[in-house]
Amino acid sequence: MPGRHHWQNRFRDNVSRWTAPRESILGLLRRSSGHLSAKEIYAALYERHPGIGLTTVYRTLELLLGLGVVQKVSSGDGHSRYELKSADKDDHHHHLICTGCGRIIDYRNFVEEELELVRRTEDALTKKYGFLIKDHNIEFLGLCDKCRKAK
Amino acid sequence: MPGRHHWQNRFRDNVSRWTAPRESILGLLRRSSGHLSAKEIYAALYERHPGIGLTTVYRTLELLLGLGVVQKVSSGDGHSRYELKSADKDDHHHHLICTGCGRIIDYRNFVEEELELVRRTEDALTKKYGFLIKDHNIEFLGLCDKCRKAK
DNA sequence: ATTATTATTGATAATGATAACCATTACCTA
DNA sequence: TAGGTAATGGTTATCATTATCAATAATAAT
Repeated sequence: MPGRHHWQNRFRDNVSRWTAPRESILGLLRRSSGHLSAKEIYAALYERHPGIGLTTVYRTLELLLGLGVVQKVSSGDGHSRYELKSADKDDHHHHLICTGCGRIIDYRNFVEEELELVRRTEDALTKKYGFLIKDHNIEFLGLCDKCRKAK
Repeated sequence: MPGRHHWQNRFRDNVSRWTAPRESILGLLRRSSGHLSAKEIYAALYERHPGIGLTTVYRTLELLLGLGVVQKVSSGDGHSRYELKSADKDDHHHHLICTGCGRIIDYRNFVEEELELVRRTEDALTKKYGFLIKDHNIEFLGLCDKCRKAK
């Protein structure tokens, strides 16, 4: 598991400085299980790092997105959520989004077949459209247990 | 291909009235190839149906979303796009999104394998989480031809 | 047909997420 | 250690989407 130094270097190599706010934002992302909104991150950090600015949170997330360190998920309501994108293949997963309450669940099934499908699709798409594919998302939309019963 | 009457009835059956603005919004969605934002719809309709309100566009899209007639796609920038969700299996497709310029391309490859994978995944997810799955999205993110060269 | 009922409309204002600005501060390099 | 410059954070601006509400129009009742 990569530690501080790993990130520190990864930042330095990309015309970016290693700063306290960035470390704490990254730290929070690493120790939480994901799907955090900018405001949630801001609120969580405010305790241990008071004086941090919401602007910085947005900027840092944007930066991390550009570095490919973080992934953006939009649950359909008007705000984006962010999670660390693990380099670890075993951690590859997708999302199950409840359109009732906005809850997001990770699932990790069928990864092998999925990767095979994705690989082949990427290949075809690259040839056909000249697209350079960086990433893919698969998400399932529906109603979670609670929202189904609430209806 | 279902015509006006089809939609008219579908609306009536769902506690909704069949109105001119709704007809024109649906009409526009039917004759355009998709991926329209609310503002684009508003602008396009303004000519042939002046006096229509942006609010009505949003409301109608929300209604159509609820009826399952329309699908929402978020291209990552801050605004949603809508497209008619065809009942026709052959029209099933997914999106190729350029993170450089926001362009969205449809693709329709590998539909069979994909549907098989999706079917099995849905099954497992329903059993495991009690989720009622309504829909799925697959999207590929990357750089289109132009944006790749522009770098 | 005419009227009564009630959903729908559209203008405007409000909200809420995200981005732009800019003076101040803190990282890094020489 | 000092200087150059990227990063910060407070604030304001922007832009998409919602809420409000009086006016209107679609359907139901007579």
